[in-house]
Amino acid sequence: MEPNPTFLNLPEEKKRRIEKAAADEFSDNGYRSASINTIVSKVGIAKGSIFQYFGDKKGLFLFIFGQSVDKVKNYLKEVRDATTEAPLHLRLEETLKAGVDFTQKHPVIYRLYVRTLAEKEIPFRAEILTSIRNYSLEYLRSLLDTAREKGELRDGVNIDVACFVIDASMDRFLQALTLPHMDGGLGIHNADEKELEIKIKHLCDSLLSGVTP
Amino acid sequence: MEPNPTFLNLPEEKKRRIEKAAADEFSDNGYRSASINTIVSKVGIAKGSIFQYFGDKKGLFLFIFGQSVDKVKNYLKEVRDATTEAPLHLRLEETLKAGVDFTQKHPVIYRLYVRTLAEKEIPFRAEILTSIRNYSLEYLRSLLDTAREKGELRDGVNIDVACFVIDASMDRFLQALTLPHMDGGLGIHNADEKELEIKIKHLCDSLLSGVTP
Amino acid sequence: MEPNPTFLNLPEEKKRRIEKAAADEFSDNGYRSASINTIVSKVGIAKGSIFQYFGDKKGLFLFIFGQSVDKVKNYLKEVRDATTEAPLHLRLEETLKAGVDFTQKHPVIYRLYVRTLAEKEIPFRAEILTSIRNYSLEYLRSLLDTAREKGELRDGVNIDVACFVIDASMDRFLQALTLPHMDGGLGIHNADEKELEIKIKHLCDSLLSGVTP
Amino acid sequence: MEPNPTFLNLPEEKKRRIEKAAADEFSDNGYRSASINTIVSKVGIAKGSIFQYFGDKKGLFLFIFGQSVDKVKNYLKEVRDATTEAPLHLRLEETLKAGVDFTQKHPVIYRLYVRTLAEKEIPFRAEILTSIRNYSLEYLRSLLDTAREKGELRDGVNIDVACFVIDASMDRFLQALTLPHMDGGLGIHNADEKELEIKIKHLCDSLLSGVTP
DNA sequence: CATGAATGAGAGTTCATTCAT
DNA sequence: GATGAATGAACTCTCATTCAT
Repeated sequence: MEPNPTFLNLPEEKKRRIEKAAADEFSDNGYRSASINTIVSKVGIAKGSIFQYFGDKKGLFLFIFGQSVDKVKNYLKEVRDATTEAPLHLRLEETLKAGVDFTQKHPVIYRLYVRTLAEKEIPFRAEILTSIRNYSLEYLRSLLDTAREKGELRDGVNIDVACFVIDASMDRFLQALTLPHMDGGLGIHNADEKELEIKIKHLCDSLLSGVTP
Repeated sequence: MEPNPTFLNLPEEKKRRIEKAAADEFSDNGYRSASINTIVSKVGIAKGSIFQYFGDKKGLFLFIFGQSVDKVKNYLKEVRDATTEAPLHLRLEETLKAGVDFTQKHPVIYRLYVRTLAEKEIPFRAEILTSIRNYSLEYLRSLLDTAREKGELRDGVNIDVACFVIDASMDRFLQALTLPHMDGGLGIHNADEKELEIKIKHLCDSLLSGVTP
Repeated sequence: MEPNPTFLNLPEEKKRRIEKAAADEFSDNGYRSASINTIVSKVGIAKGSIFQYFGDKKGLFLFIFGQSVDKVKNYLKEVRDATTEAPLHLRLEETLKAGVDFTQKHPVIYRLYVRTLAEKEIPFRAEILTSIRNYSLEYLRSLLDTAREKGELRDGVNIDVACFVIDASMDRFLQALTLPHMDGGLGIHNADEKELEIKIKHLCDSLLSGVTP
Repeated sequence: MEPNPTFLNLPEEKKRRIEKAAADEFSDNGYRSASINTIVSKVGIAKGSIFQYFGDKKGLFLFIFGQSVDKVKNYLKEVRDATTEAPLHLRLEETLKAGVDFTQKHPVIYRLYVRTLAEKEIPFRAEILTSIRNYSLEYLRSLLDTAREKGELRDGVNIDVACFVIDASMDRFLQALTLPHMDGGLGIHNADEKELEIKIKHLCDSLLSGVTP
């Protein structure tokens, strides 16, 4: 997971160029089809350097992926801590807004995650994904638990299932930002900021209220 | 999209062996990493034959994928037509049951779909996925439209958003069947038939009723 | 050990060119340092073909080496069968002459053997070498056993040790033919046929009579 | 052949660690396959230092090999000088014992020698090996010449040939110590000290007496 | 003087595709 | 129509060597 100190001591700008090129390549092509040739020629360094920094392709991938996960976690943590007093409705909205914000700032990271979902022979794939999903669910569960304590939930709500639904819907919402074909008629892809805010509100409404009388 | 007539005139049994081997390979390895070598050696035919039948790797993939999509569509159509009179709650349950049933009978097809979600250089990937998602949403929308006409929906429900939530949740539910790390605490993966039925009911409850009072 | 039938069905001339180039390369450079690039560019075939024929570098080496061993064994067998009635002295001479003959006709094979002696990571190296040495010793032992039965040996001779000495000396004699620095003052390297015959006679004399009165 | 003075001025302990690591690597892998990376990381010095000390890989090898040859020569010289008065039989035994002793104390050096025998592109390989063999033969020749003067030899003995046989047999005996497959039924490999002493005696008996009446 | 980052040629191997039989 | 041998580009990874610090 940790690159060679050589890499860490590189000038910030060079490090970022390498990280960006690698993240781009992996998120565009998945693990196995990603080409180190492409990465190095984009960055303009020698092929050998990548292997000096990260040992092998697997090491490079784990580093890039780990970095991305850390970025997401920090982002979510900030949101949770900034909204502890707010009602559930608002907290969900803020969470999703933060997700949108993050996905727009780092579209590559989201694609990288989606890629990893779907590829079989990725190193430590199972462990990686389990940890991500668990993190996401625990985050939502802490929101719902707080809401229940505050009496914001209807009696008889199954919190596990509710988390599942919210997680899936938010995940898909974010996918739609990056992948046009996941948009599903909502017009999420290519919506401007104002429109997105409205769509987020609608989604959270629907998640909280359901569809039946 | 259409294979060479030579292929279509092959004995049924041989055709099926080729289709199965190809679907297995693509769903295990994605598009680019799938190996035609592996396919032909599994089937026991000459490598050149594949190229005679399908032109190139892309042609083979499109044929296999198209076949799978057709199977799904037929399955869903049957469910819709068999439950037109039932209440929304039941129709959703039956739809999800049918999805589970299909995924269990044809696990390869589901993996093939998930793979395609995530790979960039798949031929006509965008078109393929858009058509699938649209089909799925239209299917759900026809269910909800009928429900609204029957007065089963709460006033002010945004049907587009509701479809989006239901589609995302059902999709994730089916993913959890095949990929353990998408299970998310619900215990879907490895559940027996009876347990699955209960989970399906809970999910549909949650989707219809929301979480707030 | 067995190459792909594809290789076996090649025109004799092409097969021989491949075998020769590979044997040359291995005997010049050992296993690990031998370059498949060099082999294919010498033969003028595509790199992929070698891997089609032999699977991998290891497979190529085992085939080439096995072929060489077979050639040696056949040669020795002929000599033994052609001299069963002759006295020990003559049989040793004929054996060595045959060895010289073989080494001159196939200098590459001898170098290949010497190479294998000295390299560590050769596939199945231990098994290969044990089998060769055992074959050689058994051959000599059968000669000495026959001689003992015929009363040609001095009482109290330790046959194991005698075989060891003869084997080592003959081995070195043959090495000297190919490697000038093993010549050791005898002038074996670059000797003409007539001179070699005399040297062979001297060596066998010495082996049979020792040096003390 | 001579390293940079910088190396010679290094602390003894560091010098020895470098020499040991290099000798290990060359004797394990031969010349071309030996990795300077491995050497420096074992010793814990910078890669550049090796090139500062020895110029290039070739310089390092020549230095290490030369050192080893010197060690062997010193060893043999001691034996010769310590046994000038003894009969030939004893002197040969002592020589072989010394060889065994040396091989057991410095197994790396012997492997290094065997490696060099077999590799083509070693720098100055021919010159190196010729000098070694010549030294060995001259050593034996001085023993046999002394013996002849003392009347220990049978009339008509060809001293060149005798040296050749003795040299080859002793060489093989020592090889058998390190390489199990050269053992040839004598059980040299893994023999304890006492057994070895007996085997040495038998070998020298055989060398001196031959096999015929 | 020591360092170790950078280099790029070359290693073995895989693979979709072509085409003569 | 079926075959499978041949191809060569692309892959990951290793390595001796250089040189700025």
